[in-house]
Amino acid sequence: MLDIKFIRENIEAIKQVAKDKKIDLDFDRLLAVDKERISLRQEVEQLQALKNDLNAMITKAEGDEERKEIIEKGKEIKTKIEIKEPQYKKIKEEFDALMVKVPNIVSADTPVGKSGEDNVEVGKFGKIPEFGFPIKDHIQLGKDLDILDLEKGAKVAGYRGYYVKNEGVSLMMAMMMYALNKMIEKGYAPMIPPTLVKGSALFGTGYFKGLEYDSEVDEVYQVASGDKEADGKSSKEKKFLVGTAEPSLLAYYSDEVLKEENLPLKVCGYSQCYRSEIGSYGKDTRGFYRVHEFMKVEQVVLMAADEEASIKMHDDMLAISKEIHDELGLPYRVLSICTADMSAGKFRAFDIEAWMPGLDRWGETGSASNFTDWQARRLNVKYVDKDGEKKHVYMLNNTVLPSPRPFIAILENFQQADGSVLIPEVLRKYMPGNMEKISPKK
RNA sequence: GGAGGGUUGGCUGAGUGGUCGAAAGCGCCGCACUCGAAAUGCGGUAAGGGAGCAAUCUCUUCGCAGGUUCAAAUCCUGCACCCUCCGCCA
Repeated sequence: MLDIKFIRENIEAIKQVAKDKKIDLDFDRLLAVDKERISLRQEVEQLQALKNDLNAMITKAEGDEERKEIIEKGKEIKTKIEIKEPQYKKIKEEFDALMVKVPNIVSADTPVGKSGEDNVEVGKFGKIPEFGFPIKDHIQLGKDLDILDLEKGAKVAGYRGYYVKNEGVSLMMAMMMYALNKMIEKGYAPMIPPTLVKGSALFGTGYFKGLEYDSEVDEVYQVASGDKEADGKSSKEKKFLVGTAEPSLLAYYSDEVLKEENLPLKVCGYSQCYRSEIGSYGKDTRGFYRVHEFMKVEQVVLMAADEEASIKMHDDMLAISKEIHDELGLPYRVLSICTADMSAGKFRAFDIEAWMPGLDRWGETGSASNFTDWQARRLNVKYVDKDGEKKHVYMLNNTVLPSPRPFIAILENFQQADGSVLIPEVLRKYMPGNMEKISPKK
């Protein structure tokens, strides 16, 4: 969400951003509704002021006659308010619904593009391995090593379900522990956040495109039945499964006013993530690449409202992802995300993609985003600056390490001629017996 | 599954229909006293929105949403959340 004043003053620029982000929004209607909203509110407030005056007069009224007269007058005004107020509320609702769809502006270095094809590669790192033997993809490796069972996953969990087994479990948990410790060493406070949350956390971070959950467009699972509350009755409030720790970590601070000297706040979260993949029918239907649930370590930062500093912070966060890919020994590239591939709230975004030899392509293993104050307005998170002024914080987030895709990259990049897979050195200390490789079962 | 208590300003907490945006204390800010500080004394101090250069004026808000009433922190209904006890369970 943006400030309405900012929208009024920069309407042409915002119209252009919306076009670039492929967001269809009637800005002329928004401005018209804004005007009407203001005039109706003023009318209502004037009537309320009048009513308040009369109420105060009643207590001082002398005699029943005077009282009666004032009460009559008050009723008259109340009737007027009862006509105007619903008009105001209706226009306010329309205003709010339009406001939440207004996209954030983008950074000067964000490429303008028509689709994901126009994302710009800004760096390529590591060496794509050359194999002197016929290679397998992660599906085959998972089977041969007996560490990944997609058939049983589909049997029990349905489409995109999976079981990780045996050394695969150790490897995956080692990845998570490595990522978590890395972040703690970098000064991020670790959290295990809730993954079953109220709608407000998802609205506030922009995972609902409108004011309410819309199962047609929002890639989020809603839990069908309410849970039992302390009084034994079923909760009527809807609950959702988060697709990343980001909403839970950021909503932790919702409705709070932070102190500037405590900023930036750096937090990382380990959580299970659930994605309905509603917009990706038929995409990546095979394998472990696109699944409905996985584990992930995520990082978020809340900082003072300073665009330049936020760009630097964003780069620093991305640098952590690069360091992790370097340390894992995965070849990767970094993409600057173009407008068309960017969600409404983002100011600047990068994806990191690891090379996956078995799939013979790059695969997204992380995404770093700077939302400036777009999320903070929705979540109502502010801070008091040095001059005592309240401002919305800037919020940034970045993938530290998700469980499935780097797992694929590790299997496919580090497979050996004998069918085994070498464990990246940095992970070995988290493996049972400091295991160095996973060997085929037969 | 059962029984009860609660949600008020930065915090503690009083307030059961108008004099309440709200006592008192703590905290914080200013001033006095002091060489300085502590202690003490005096004064100020909720948030959000709107109009105005400003002084200031004004609207909304006592968990949230409705309702009753000329008038609601206070009465009624629904919802959310927190807590205590018993039972069951990981």
